[in-house]
Amino acid sequence: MSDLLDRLRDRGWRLTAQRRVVAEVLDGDHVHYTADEVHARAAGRLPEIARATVYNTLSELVAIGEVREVSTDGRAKRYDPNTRHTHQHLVCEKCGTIRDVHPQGDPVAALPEAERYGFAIQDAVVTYRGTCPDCARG
Amino acid sequence: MSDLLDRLRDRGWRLTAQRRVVAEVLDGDHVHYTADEVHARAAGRLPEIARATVYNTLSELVAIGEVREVSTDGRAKRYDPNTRHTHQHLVCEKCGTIRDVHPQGDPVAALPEAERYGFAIQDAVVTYRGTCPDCARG
DNA sequence: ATCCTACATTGGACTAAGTCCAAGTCAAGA
DNA sequence: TCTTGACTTGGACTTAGTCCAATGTAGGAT
Repeated sequence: MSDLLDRLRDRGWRLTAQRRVVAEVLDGDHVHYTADEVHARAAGRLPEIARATVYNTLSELVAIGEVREVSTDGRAKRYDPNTRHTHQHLVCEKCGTIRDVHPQGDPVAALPEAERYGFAIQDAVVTYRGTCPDCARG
Repeated sequence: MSDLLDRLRDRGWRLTAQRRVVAEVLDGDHVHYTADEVHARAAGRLPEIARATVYNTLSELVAIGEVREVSTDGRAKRYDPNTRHTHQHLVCEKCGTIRDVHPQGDPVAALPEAERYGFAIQDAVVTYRGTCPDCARG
C-alpha cells in the first residue's frame, strides 16, 4: 500500500489525509467497491470526507492507471485496485460477488480480421457470468 | 419484424400501438439504442408515448429474451435486438460506435477449472475496445 | 519555524438514468 | 358492444454521478 502512496508522491500528488484513506480502503485482493462503498469505508476513518472528494480521487487514480473502473451490471461502477496483473472478472448473477480470474490465451486473437471493421483494437474485457457456490446452495 | 410481433402475440401480449412502435424501432442490424434513443424514435411515430412505457416494454422484451441489454460504458444501457445469433461487441472508445462481432472459439473454455471458484458459469460477455477507422482518421 | 499560494476539499445544487404508482385508457374475448 | 384486466400515462421519486464557489491546507520558499 505504501508503495502506492510512494508512486502518487512521485507523480507530484499532494498527500492529503483524504487521499491516504481512499488509497487504504482500496488495498487488498478481490476488492471491487462502488464509489459509495469506498466513501462509507473512508468515512469510518475520516468522518468528514466528502463524497465529491472520493469521486475526484477515484477518477484521478483511474486516470493514472492505478485503479481500473469496472461496470459489470449497468449499476454503480466498481473500482478495482489490481492493475499489476491483467485479469478478467467472474460475477455472480444473484448476489453480485466478483472474483478476479485469469483466462488462458488472448481473447483479442479470437477475433478474425474480417470481424474487425478496420478498428485498431486495444484490448478485450471479458466478464464471466454464473452462480456462486453460496447462491447455488441457497 | 412482424415475426417479432407474432412471437409477442403468441406469448399472450396485448398488441398496443406503443409496443408496436418500440418493436419497430428495434428492427435492424447493429442496432444498439439507449432507452432515451428508443423513446425519441418511437415518439417520432407516436408522439404521446411515455418514457415509462418504453422502459416497461424494453424490460419485458429483455425478460422474454427478445432483446439483450448491453452496458458497455457505465452510462445508459443499450438494447440489442439481435438475440438469434450469439455475438459479442466491438466498441469505439472515442465515439461509442458499436458493432456486432463473432469471435472464434468459446471464451468460457479459456477459464481453467482452478479459476472458477466453484461457480456454475453460464456465459461470457466479451467487449473488444478500440478505435474505429473514422476516429483514427480524425 | 512561518508564511504563501496553488492545489485540494467541502457541501449543496444540479443532471442523467431509471423506477414507482395511482388514475385513466383500451385490446380483445364473451 | 360490453366488460375487464392488462396497459399506459405523467409526475414524483431514487440512485449515481458531476459541478462549482467558498474554504482549507501541504509543502516549497524564506
